[in-house]
Amino acid sequence: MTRGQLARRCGVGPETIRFYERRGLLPEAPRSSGGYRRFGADAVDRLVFIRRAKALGFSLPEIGELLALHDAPGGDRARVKALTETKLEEIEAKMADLDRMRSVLAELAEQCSGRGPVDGCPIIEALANDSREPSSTDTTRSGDSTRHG
Amino acid sequence: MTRGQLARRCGVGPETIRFYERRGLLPEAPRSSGGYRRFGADAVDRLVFIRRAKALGFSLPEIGELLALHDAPGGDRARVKALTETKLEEIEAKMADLDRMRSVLAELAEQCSGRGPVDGCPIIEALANDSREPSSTDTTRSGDSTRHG
DNA sequence: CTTGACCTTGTACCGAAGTACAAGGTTTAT
DNA sequence: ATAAACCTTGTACTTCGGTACAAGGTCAAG
Repeated sequence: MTRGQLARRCGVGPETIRFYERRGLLPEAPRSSGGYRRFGADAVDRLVFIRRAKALGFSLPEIGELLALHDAPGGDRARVKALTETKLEEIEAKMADLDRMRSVLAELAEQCSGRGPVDGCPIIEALANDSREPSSTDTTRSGDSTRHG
Repeated sequence: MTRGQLARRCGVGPETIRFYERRGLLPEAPRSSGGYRRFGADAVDRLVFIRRAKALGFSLPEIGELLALHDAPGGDRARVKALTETKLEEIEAKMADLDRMRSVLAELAEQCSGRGPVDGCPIIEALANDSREPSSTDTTRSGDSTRHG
């Protein structure tokens, strides 16, 4: 198989294969006399592995480690589980973030009629500085706490 | 206020202010005789707006549009609501993706003892091409396996 | 009037995961 | 023998939201 044939078979672009090779996810393929890469069925397996791991949210470096573990005869299964659980926690954290956004956006969308001018729109009002309250004191006078952070 | 003072007050880096200015989110500030940008309270308001919109998942171009709507006297409130609802749908779609990953990862983590060698690890087996078995076609005895595509 | 903290500009870089392109070489089919 | 379709390499570009310089200018305090 040439690079393009492998790419078509695995549903990726041909350049992606070169990219994965550079990243160390695919081994350097043997070459034809003219310098063409020649791939076998094992390359298909490896690309399928990468695609599945990507679909579970693993990054390319993480996939590299999973592949290395897969390649190792007696590697440490605990490491595989640790990678999986870490990814699970990352995803749960992301979902929690998104859920916070979701609930605020849903509430704002509900509050907004969607009719009329922007002036008075509850969404814009929620974003704009609502602490524009009558507090007489100007901002320049209050403690200029030069907080270094 | 100078750039650094504004940055400190709003909890962003000074370079971020220049970056937002280049992106058109902050207007070009008036300059001192020596060329220093001079910001007023309106710049704080605008940065607060940007921060809040970012926290809801809006991209900088989207925030630019929200700011433009905020600035417009009689702009179209429907556009604000449309942006909000589109963002809400994007977030729900992302959450659904993450939830699919989450459920697969949770199941794999549960199936994996985390003890022993990688060989035989159900996580790695789920990622590897399981159609590599040369002999008998289907020896798996777990009757049902085609769940949720 | 010097010090030092801050400011100005332009430009390059980060990570993530590729994608695009140019200039040339190979393979295959006719 | 030649053209098309593919391959090779290196390099630059993409999106996103900034961050990091370097070389020089300004401003406030002492």
